[in-house]
Amino acid sequence: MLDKAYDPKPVEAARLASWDAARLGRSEPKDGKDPYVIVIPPPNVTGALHIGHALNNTLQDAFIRHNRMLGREACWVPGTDHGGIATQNVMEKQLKAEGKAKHDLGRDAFLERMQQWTRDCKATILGQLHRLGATLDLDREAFTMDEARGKAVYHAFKTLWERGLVYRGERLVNWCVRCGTALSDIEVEREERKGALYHIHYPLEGGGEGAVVATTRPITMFGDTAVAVNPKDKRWTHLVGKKVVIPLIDRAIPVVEDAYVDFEFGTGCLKVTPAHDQNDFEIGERHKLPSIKAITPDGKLSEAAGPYAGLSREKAQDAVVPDLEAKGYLRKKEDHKSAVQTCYRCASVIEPLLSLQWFVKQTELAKAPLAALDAGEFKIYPENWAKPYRDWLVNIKDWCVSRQIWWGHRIPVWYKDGEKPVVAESSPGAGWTQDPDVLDTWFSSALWPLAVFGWPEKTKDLAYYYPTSTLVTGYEILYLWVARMQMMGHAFMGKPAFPDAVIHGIVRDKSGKKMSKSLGNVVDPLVMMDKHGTDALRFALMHQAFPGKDIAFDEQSVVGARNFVNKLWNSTRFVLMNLPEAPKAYALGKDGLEAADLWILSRCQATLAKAKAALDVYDPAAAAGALYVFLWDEFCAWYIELAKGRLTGAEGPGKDAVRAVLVQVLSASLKALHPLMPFVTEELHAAIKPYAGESTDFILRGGYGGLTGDWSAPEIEKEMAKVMGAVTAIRSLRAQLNVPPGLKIKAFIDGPFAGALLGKHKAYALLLAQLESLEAGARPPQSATAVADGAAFYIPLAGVIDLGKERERLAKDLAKAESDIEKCEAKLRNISAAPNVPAEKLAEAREQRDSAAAKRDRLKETIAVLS
RNA sequence: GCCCAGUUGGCGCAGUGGUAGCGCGUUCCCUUGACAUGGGAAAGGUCAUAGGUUCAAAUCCUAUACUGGGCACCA
Repeated sequence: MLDKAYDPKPVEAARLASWDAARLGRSEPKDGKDPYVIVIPPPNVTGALHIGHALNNTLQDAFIRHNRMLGREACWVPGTDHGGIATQNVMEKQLKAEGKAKHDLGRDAFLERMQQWTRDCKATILGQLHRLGATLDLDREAFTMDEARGKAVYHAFKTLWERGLVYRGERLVNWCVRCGTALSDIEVEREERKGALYHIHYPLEGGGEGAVVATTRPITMFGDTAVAVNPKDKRWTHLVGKKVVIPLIDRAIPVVEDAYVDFEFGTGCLKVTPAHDQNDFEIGERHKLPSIKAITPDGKLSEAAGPYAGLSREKAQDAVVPDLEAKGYLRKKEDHKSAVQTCYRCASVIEPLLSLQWFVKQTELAKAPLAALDAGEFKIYPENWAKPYRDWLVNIKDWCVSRQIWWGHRIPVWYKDGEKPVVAESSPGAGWTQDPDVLDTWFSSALWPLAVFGWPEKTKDLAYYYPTSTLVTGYEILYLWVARMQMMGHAFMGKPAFPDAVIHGIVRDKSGKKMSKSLGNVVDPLVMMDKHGTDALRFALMHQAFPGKDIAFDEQSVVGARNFVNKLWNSTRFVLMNLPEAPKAYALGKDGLEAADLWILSRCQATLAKAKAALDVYDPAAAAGALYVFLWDEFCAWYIELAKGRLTGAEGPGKDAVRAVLVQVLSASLKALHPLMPFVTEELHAAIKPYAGESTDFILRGGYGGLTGDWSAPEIEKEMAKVMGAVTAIRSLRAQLNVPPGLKIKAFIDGPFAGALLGKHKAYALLLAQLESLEAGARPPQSATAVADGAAFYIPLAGVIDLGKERERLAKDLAKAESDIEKCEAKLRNISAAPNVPAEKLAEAREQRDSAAAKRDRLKETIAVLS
């Protein structure tokens, strides 16, 4: 016998142990069987997983289980990402806490420590995924920086080089002075900040009124190599060709004309700093201006800043502005909002900096993914992300792939004095030194779907599992990762890395704010699992995971899901209580079935189909919702109650028929729910499967099965809707008249549906409405009335009811009925007037109108009798 | 600035052309033998605004407002 309440801990532990022992996640190529493949978005080894990972991985596990149950060879590849800058930052913080810096350790010792950290972190992450019930193929665990992935990275870099798609050049790149490295364009975030626009006078060389430039960053003036004005701007024509002097350092620079300058903005004079601004860089190229670096890679002013050299950007700003003001150069200072670029890893302000970096050409690589998208060979779910994805590929810029950090794949290029650099998968020999920089962590991530299957080797796995099937990730890395995997997939395999990408939302806190450590609103998935169970957490997330939408996470939703799990537990418990102890299979047959049985079978079949269809299109919320409503509201609230009448009766074919329906519906539903809440469904299914005539050891191995036979019965569904409507009407009446729920009462019935309720459905009405008796008859005196679809009920309550109150109640019902009729008639008028409405629509509208009218008439009659 | 989503009862969200639903919350009643992690009942929304299409619009179209996001930006 099951306990009264579900206790997740022991069940989860036992199930995990049995799944592990059976190696349920294991996959191998199988001839003649379709593979279904997901590669995990490898979490960075920066710490433990958060609730967003729980969402991401629950989705994947649901899809994997679903497809495995559909008979595909499901393979879910686990792994972790070395995480480049992000992980190095974590380690630097740790070192700082110990009062050290990475240079104190030196590169080798630092990397050694990183490796140790990585080992610990991987264990934590894999442990959490295991706890979540993730059916990963653990034998395939990969790491973006392990040996096999290293080979793939070097091979890819070399191949791209050989195809002319890799180059080294001095370009203006996004430089994070805190992380001390270049970043690619998409690793930079923009945010609007309040600042000031400074109008600064650059006097004419030799004295006199010169140009007044407007700038948000006065400190870049030390890198100015020109002042530019628009050729059409008459105000400044007199200065063109002359020279002006940069204040404070007295360096003369030319005034040039360039159409880029917007004379509506600021003063119409633009200071040109080619080394620190993309647009200025381009102006510089056009006018062959020199570049002067005013800011060093560590974020300090350079020698070019004269007396300010060595100051940090912030300190320099605080020194330069007052000096300009004191010496009369500052003509004006106005409030100004400007977009500031920040590092996506540390949020510090990005410095555009001219430096020598490695790049991958993108335009060529983007062509195949674009074609695949247009041809429908690659789909994004939900599809509204397809356009941004497309736009990004169309407007793509070259990818800066070198990073000036230590943690990552060393760039596979070797240098030697007097020789050309050599790109190779290993050192060309003695005397050559390898490039000290490492590759962007996303370079190895981009190769993930290939590299996990052994690429560049032509392995059996690669042939069988590539392309993968579905990629599941958040929209924040659509370009950073998804697009690049497609580019690499096409470049090296000639096929998309996956035909489907599922883009899910972010888990936010309950008020919709992003979770962050600083806000203190982060939710730890492990805490949720400990408190409410893993199935509850999974179901709560899946229930709300509408395609592409963010989730406002409230612990209450987990409590709700926990209650649902408990409901399942208890409904199974009830079914088991009504089965003989000695297991015996109950197969579905037509014999002995009543309306309620046919109804629940029809509803069950429809629900299973809906859930399956929803998972097929990556809509777990729709699947979860359909199963939730079916199991709680239809199976538990109505069917089990309806079945009780026969279950308490004598043994016989009728009783066995009910048992068969209970067992089969429950079994099929548990299996349908299994991808979403694997633990409790496995546990409960194991308990009832002997009665369902099933013997497979795990749901995953047995598959869905479903109900045998076709049970669709729309007429029965309509009929049962009337029965339930009648019961609800009586219950409502009882509640309003304060009839104690336990008290059985007599009732009389009238109307077209009375025959059915007095005949085949009588037991249902007696049972669910707590009636002592139900008889045909007109309204007796001193009684209350409940009007349902097709029937009126009269409950004699001699001396108990208040006639005034009863009239009031009925008047309210009548008003509702009148308004219903009005709506129905309006619709009917519309439809009969319209030329192109199908006959069935017309009939349906008539039926609706007639039934509403009948209800009104019955109410009117009753009110007439009462007055 | 361009583009995309969203705007539905107190809160969080479904619903896509035919009389507005769910969860949580609220109110009332109930510990009847699956479950108080439960059962029954009730209150509460003219579906952002203004137009339009249609016999019929929360649902389609157009504008507007607000919110969120993506992209690109004038220093």
